[in-house]
Amino acid sequence: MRALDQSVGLQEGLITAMLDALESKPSDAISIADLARGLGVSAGAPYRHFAGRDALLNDVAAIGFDRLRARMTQDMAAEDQGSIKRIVAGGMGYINFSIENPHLFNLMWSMTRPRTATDPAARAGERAYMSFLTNLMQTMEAEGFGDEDPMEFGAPIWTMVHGYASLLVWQSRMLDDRQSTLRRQLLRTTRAVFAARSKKRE
Amino acid sequence: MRALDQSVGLQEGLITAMLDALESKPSDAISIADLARGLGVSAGAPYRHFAGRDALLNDVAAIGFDRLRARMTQDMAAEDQGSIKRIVAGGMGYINFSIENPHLFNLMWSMTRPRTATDPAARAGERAYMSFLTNLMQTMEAEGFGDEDPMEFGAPIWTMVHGYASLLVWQSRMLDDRQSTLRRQLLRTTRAVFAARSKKRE
DNA sequence: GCACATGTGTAAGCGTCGCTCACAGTGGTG
DNA sequence: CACCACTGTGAGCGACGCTTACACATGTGC
Repeated sequence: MRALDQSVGLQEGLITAMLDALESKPSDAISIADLARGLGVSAGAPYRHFAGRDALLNDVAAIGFDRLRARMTQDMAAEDQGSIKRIVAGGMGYINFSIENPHLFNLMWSMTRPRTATDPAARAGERAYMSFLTNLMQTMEAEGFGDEDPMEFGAPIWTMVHGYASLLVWQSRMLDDRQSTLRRQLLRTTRAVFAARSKKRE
Repeated sequence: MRALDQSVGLQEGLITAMLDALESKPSDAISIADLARGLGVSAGAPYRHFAGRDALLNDVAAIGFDRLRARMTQDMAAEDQGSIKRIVAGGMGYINFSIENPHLFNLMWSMTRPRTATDPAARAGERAYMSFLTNLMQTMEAEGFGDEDPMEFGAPIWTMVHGYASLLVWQSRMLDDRQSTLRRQLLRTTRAVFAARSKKRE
């Protein structure tokens, strides 16, 4: 917890301090007062830059969604476009992001409830994620789901990946968390879903 | 918020008061002091029955897992044993439970992290859920997965169902939340997973 | 050069919360 | 009847989220 870099604003400082703290503890265990102290600033100062605690958490969650998107994009780039492997790589990126950033991941899904959040600015994170997923679904469409609503087959895969991520963060002992196992199960199921589509088409 | 029924202990009263409150607001928005006031008791009284706030939440989460189990068992009973429909019915029960009890559902997954919870008594909820899932997987085994680790195909289905539940509670607009759509997608994917197994066997 | 507005920090304080502790009443057991 | 475990009280502690009155620094229009 280094002191506030003079050249950077307190707003940015608070966000990065929160991201730092999230690497070792859940968001509930991080107080604004603590962050302010760490930055060598009074407890009231943060409220010059954020409407309240939730506003800061919301901005941080938005960054989380952005990082998740970047991680998936990066992992997918390694595989051939139009391949099932590419989709599975995206899923593995999603899952590994959650394992590597459990507290941030939890924050992302505890903040920004789309329909309950009234403040439109508070929904930046959600929108970033959504637009990415829309893109992903369109990619899947281009990769073989063209004749049907991409969500019809995209939704089961997306929810499965999200379920793996959530339950692995939760640390359920029932799931085998080895990369090889996860990859195999993801690949099998994705293939099966694709096969079901082909079958129906023929 | 009725006052404490004299014939019932404060311990039980606090648990049901918490369950009541969870029907209208998330657990973070419920204070022990508030519950105590509602039961006409001083703010310190609850601590005669619970080691702390988390202990109460943990007990409530355990009840949540129990209710989830009951809900799935009930919904599955309507379908023929050994059928894919039965598995899908269980999944729909899981999903509908989350939609109907969003705050309780969120609490269940924010408490009781298996590997971080050290207090063995604090893990009652997790154990109830786990033993139920184990049972479910064994059922699936009896229903056609006999020749392989039931988790190999059970995990993708379980995580998919959990993903649907989580994302629907989160209220993502990307998911079509109509019962018919959910059922169809669940059924399709479960069938596809089963088909992949048969294929491999032949 | 000066009045002024704007932005950002401080200090003090409010209400609430989780939790503790000394104390008191109550009911059952030897 | 003496004792004791149990359960509730009331006061209080420290922390937190947040607000408000105030100070100061900076840049702008006159």
